[in-house]
Amino acid sequence: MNSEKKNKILESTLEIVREHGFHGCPMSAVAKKGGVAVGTIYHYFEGKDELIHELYHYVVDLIYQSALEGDDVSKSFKERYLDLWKNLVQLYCIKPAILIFFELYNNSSYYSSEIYSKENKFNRWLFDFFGEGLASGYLRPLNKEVLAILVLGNITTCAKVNLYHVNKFIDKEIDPGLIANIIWEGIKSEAHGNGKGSVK
Amino acid sequence: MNSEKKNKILESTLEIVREHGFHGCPMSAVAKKGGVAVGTIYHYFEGKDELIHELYHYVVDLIYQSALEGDDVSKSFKERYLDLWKNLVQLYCIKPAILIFFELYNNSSYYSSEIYSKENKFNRWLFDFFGEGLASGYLRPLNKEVLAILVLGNITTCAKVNLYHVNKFIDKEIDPGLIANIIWEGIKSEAHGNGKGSVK
Amino acid sequence: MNSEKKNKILESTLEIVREHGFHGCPMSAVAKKGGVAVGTIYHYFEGKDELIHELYHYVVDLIYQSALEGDDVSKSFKERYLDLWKNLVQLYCIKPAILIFFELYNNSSYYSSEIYSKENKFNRWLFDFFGEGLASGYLRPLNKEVLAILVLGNITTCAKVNLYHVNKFIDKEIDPGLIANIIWEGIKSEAHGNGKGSVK
Amino acid sequence: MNSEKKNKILESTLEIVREHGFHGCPMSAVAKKGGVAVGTIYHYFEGKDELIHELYHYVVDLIYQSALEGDDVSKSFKERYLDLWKNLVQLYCIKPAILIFFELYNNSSYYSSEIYSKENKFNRWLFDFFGEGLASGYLRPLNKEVLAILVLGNITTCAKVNLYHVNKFIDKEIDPGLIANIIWEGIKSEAHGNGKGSVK
DNA sequence: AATGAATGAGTCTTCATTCAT
DNA sequence: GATGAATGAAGACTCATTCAT
Repeated sequence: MNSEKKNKILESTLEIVREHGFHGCPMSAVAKKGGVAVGTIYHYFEGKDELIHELYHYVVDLIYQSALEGDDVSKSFKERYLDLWKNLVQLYCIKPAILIFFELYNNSSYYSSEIYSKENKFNRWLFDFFGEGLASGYLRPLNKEVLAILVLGNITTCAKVNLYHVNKFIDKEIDPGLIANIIWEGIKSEAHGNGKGSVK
Repeated sequence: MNSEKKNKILESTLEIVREHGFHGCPMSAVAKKGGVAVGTIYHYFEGKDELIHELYHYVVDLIYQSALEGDDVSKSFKERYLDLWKNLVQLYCIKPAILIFFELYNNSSYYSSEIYSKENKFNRWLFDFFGEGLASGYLRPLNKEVLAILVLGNITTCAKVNLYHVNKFIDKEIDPGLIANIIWEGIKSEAHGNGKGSVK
Repeated sequence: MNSEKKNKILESTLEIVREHGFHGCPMSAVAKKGGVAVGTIYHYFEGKDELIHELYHYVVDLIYQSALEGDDVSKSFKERYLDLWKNLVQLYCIKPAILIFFELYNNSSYYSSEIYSKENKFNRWLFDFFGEGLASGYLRPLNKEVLAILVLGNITTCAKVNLYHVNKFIDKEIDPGLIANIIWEGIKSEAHGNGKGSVK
Repeated sequence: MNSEKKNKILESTLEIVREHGFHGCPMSAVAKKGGVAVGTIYHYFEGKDELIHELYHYVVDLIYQSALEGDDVSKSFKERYLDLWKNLVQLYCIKPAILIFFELYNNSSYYSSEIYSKENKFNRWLFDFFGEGLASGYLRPLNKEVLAILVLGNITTCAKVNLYHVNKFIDKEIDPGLIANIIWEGIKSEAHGNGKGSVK
């Protein structure tokens, strides 16, 4: 169903958008990079709008897979939280196109009536994850959306600095683990004390 | 120097970019909204690239002014921090075009070899502000860039959620002050803390 | 020889041309409406040009059949003339695509060096018909082409008005029989006339 | 208001449509023939649709002017009628593009909600002209629309034959005056007898 | 015979930029 | 300084045609 060519088109678009933004991403360039003819794109997508829109869901899936696969439910909640943090920062750093695409998409006219927080797989998963943390008392009784803002916002920002100041994290001047921990301290429940959360 | 017309052109551009992104911001539209002729824009700016570039510094200035004017050096550092937080979130919410412009600019081909963190007035001011906090012991001994990531990243994210979920903050479901405080707890020095929420 | 599919292709083309003109009649649409694959069309026709060209002769045949079947040689010449008039106007009204196709075809680049008046079955038949009328003295000694101009031109125009002003003929405000008769008065020989409306 | 360039664009379009139909009339060709840049067309017309639509009214005006200028109200009605006939056939023969454009326009999707008979200057004038003929008793009491069908239909057809069989009228094999007269005999009132209408 | 994915030349349209007034 | 008509390169999209299956 998702043919070889369709995926190549999506990946090409993602890469070009990352390099040049939506303006600077002509269909001709997508075709060239994807190794297909321009007309072929129109077999798989109704037009540029649909292409971008499908790319959004394609990218959400990548994030979802990354979060899901890196999650070990046998670990403590804090460990799971730090794994999530690590996985996403890593994903964003390996494939910065994802990060950039999201920002552009959200601020573009492509993003319109789409429901932001609930309408995608990853957000659903993330809310469930927070739900568990809240239910089991590992997290402060904060609104899930607040939690999402704090965590995702910081993951995003962290990855961005890493991208713009390429060597900083590698030089260990800035420790991403530190930042993750700071947020953890802010959102963890005091009830569980020192944060070395007992294994669930 | 900054004539009436030049400002109108900049404001028009900002507004159109906010509504339609860089694609969707033709010079003709800028001219129309600004009440000038297309040719006039080329009297004030060499071309679209320069217009966008000058707009960047114009917007940075707005943020700088907002931070400077809202800052009362006679207050405690925590209060100055919370004021900064409040002022910027407020500015972003009143003039969301600023927020959107930055994200688009950073990910576009307009932003290229520009030096990100040091090259603008506001960043210089912010680093000085953090410098004071560090020197006086109100802040943990963190890298200034880490502090900037934490604070600006959260301010940005907080404002964005406010924009996309218009009524949430109004409903007080999500309290921006709460978020600001969490970050404060993370970055404040324990020496001045009240003991609650100590960071491990 | 004229397979089921070939006919479906021709009829689909006719209908689409009628609705959208030659531009607006892509092979893909023909295929879809005809319930065949695009490639199939190229089994029956060398290309679009040939398809259109064959459609022309297909349509001429429809007119020819209509004229032939409605003709009763035992009737008087005037009656045969009025039957022809009635049959063609009726055909054009039932299947307006024929009328539209002809006009578009004649003015398009598809119609080029094709010989207009002699090169099709119907014209041959019509000239024979006029020949009889002339030989038997029922018609004025006019050039057959002049006769064709008068008769076909009026039939066409009459049908068109009927199509564009849908309810007029139904309301009997405009009587097609009246128009046919006027032309008849103009072309009939006085020798057979009843005296009324004699031509000077 | 109707700039030099706008007229050149309209004339170029008319000529190309005549030669190749609506398909086969790309904007690039219009620009080339008109001696303007493609973009210039879009200064004067919103798009191809508007260009074609304005061309329709441009052409109607040509016909209207021709009819109006050739009309001498001091002549007898029959003479005025024959003048109209002559003028229009002549116009169509000198500028066949007009004739072809109308047929294509009426059968195209460009012609849509436009009201056919009443909505243009020429038709209004023609109805007034017939109105005079009816009021003064020179014409049979026929519906004005019927009169228009007869007269315009025959003028059109007559001009078309002349175009497709270029040398016929010149050779006088077919006499356009003859055809005009035949229609006149059909529509004139018998009350005025021999048709040598008394001078008004 | 029949299919429909793939192609790419050709269309319409936009828009940054220029320049005569 | 200011204007906006004019330009034409570049972009989105269409569609006749081919060809492997």
